[in-house]
Amino acid sequence: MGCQPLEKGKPKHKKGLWSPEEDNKLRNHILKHGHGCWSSVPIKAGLQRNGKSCRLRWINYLRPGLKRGKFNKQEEETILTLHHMLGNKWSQISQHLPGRTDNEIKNYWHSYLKKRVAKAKEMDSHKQIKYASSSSDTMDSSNSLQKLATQATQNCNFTKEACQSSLPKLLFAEWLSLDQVNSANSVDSFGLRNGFDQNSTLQGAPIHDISEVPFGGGYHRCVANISSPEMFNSELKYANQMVENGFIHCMPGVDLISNFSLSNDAILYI
DNA sequence: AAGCTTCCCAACCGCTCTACG
DNA sequence: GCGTAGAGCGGTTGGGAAGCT
Repeated sequence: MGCQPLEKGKPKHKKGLWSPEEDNKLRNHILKHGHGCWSSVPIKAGLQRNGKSCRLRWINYLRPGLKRGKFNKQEEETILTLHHMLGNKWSQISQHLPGRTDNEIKNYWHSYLKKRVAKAKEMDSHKQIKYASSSSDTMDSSNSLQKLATQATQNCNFTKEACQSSLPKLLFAEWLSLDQVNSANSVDSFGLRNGFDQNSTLQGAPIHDISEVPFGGGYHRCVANISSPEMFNSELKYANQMVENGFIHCMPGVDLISNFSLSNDAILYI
């Protein structure tokens, strides 16, 4: 894989919570050089962690564009719908929730949504016993979920297989500041006109994480380890052109599902 | 205030998949 | 085809914060 076996010496790897200093080292290193081979990152960055730990820390916490804080209603519904269709495929689910990590979604599911669904199912079974012969309009949340999932499937050929094989994996908002993205109505209003958030780390961010841009039904690995602001700007301009040229332009969550069609070539989260 | 319990979330672990020699 | 190593994914755990008694 082109990586040097740098961990042969089996150095003692630090475990546990990351200190702000470690975060800085890792962030600075990746923003400057990209991650390349993860196993070499801790050594090059001067960290006593293993590559796996660095990767996880970057993906789940340090990566630009991560949305933190509570899940909103729409995100919740998206998770429930996708979980209903895909099961515990957290990484696939996270691809439809820009700014959210699989770990975050998984945690949210285990700590909250799972209970909610269980409760709904329980209520459903009670109702079924009580109103065994009643009409279908007495639908509780678990039924409505099912309905939502079915609708999504019907509306846009959103089958399990389609999810796994054909959905565009990469969404520009992965590396855009999502607070800005969510508040903006267009790519233009987001960054091209107003400039970037000076506090964000986006300017120098490597863009390899977002390198899958679908084209003509397939994926096209367009950039790798690009860290120059010029390139970043050109990517945004490109995104803008895509919107202007009629690529789909939709919101995360339910809107994604209702606007999505497998016959389209690209999806752009704005 | 102190002790206990519950919940949340960051991080670890182990497994599978994939690329490469 | 086989072995090896890295990447990625999902399950699980442990520590700390919050809430309760």
